[in-house]
Amino acid sequence: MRWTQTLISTLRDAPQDAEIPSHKLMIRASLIMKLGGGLYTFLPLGLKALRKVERIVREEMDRAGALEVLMPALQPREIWDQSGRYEVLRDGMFKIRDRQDREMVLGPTHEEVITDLAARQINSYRQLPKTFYQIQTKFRDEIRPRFGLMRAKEFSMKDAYSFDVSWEAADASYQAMYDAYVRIFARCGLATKVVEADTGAMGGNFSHEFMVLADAGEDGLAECEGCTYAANLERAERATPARDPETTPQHPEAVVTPGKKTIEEVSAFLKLTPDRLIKTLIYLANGKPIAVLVPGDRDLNEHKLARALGGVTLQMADDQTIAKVTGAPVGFSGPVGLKIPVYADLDLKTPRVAAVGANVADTHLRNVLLNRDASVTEFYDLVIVREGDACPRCGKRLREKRGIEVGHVFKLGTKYSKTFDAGYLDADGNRQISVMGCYGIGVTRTLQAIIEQSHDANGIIWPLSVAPYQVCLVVPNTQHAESVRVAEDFLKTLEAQGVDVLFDDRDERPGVKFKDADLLGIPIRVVVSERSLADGKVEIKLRTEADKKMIPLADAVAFVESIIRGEK
RNA sequence: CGGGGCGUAGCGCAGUCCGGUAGCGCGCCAGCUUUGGGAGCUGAAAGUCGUGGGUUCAAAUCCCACCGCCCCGACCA
Repeated sequence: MRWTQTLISTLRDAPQDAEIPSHKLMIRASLIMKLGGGLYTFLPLGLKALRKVERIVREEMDRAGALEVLMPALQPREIWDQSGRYEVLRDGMFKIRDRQDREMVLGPTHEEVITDLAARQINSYRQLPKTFYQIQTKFRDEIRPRFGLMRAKEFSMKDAYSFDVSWEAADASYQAMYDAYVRIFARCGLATKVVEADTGAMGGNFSHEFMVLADAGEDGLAECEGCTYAANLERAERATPARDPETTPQHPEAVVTPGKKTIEEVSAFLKLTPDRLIKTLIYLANGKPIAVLVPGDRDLNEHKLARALGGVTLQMADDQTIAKVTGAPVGFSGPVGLKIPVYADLDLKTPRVAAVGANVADTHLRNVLLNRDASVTEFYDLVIVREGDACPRCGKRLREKRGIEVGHVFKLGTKYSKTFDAGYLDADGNRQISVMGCYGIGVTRTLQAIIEQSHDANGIIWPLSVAPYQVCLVVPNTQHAESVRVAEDFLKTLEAQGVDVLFDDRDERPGVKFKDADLLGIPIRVVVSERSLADGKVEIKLRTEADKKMIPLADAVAFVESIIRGEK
């Protein structure tokens, strides 16, 4: 391809609305263009790279035995009512009506549709196991789209769904997808970290996320310095901290703390460090008030709380509810004398002298011992894990990192197969329910994650496998006819070999061309110039390396091909 | 939805406080020179100053409302 025939308009400056490196580079390198918040057009260069990621995904899905299908993005509301997720996802979905006033949604995911497919198409255990996948545009009404393709309203996703005769069999399907994911991301040149994850609104009981470690990542994760434990912060657990039990002969003493509501305010006022306070939060669990206690210097992890209480729906209590159950305004809640269930973090199980809200306006209690002065319904690990906490597996230190979630594999179980009656007849003629798994890869997000993980001050550094072009052919001076002639020859030969070549045939100064080549990040740069031709050579430079090699004209094509085959 | 910021030519920005002929750099177009790391000169094109209303002799600038975009938070598969 000739530069002058395709459409590549590079930008010297990044638009003001791009924040992170990958986003800026995608715009500057002319890969994508914004239409509106969370909506992007793929320009020719960006689309070429996207197609390469898709091809890798397809090849590995096919290799893993998954079957490609294509389901409608436009779906009737009814199947979402049937699964009950119309209510669960609600505002997260784009909803539209057709001219008959029938309600439709633009699919944010396809569990409902695929399970309906399986229910109709699969009748016998002989047809199982089956894994289906598709690469398709998803729509989600994101509260806050951001960072270009990282969180968009419309994006490309590879979703796969497995159906098995049993839980044991489902494990094998899960593992096959897990292994395929490892290969896919490796082939994309991505270093990923697999973490245990929360299943959220998807349901199911077990899942792993594939994370690309990056400061710009939206997810926090914890990894152990000593063992392989790693988990999304939404799920990460910690070993109960060891500490000596405390006691005091003193009894709870009311202290007037006018207007001191937050931990910081109370801590400063009482001259106690935050860990000497106990934070009392009032929640509604499935609509019923409960109190949750965590050390004053820690934050509650709502996901863990919801799971500990058997998957309840949590909601922070409103001011009226708090006043009703504690007898005091917000900011002065405490566990002493509460008549509602009280759940406390494990760290609080070991008695310690602390200050708490008094359930009286402008008043706190100090010298409180939880085990003596209050009653706790149950202790669980409830706080958000942070750097330095102890690993739940081996007790060593946990480290905090940030990551971009590019893939997620779930063991779903029978949640959807039950509601859609996706089952089969077993060998004995008995009706059984299929066990499902579901597996997603954010394809457009993966593309951007590659750039986020592989760039430098000059631009993108594409891995060969996903680079829009493998070779960038540069003629520094297009006035030099011989250079152009040799380059044209080169272009023809390489393209005939199936190599993706971008020939920079613009009448630009050399500096412009080199800067652009670096910005675009094409892995192999071949320069044909009057200078190199004088020695009968061309110059070959890899984007990943600083040095260039001078290769005799006659060997150049073979040299490039050997690089592409991974031999150089 | 809460907090903050921004909206002026394709991109980056100045001008807004203090009302008075809409500017700069890059890019784009034409010509000449130049040709190994974002060239020089000359000339040209390009702007409903986010939208609507108001105040005023006069509004990019002051007032009101709305829209869009970005960041933080809440939320999230």
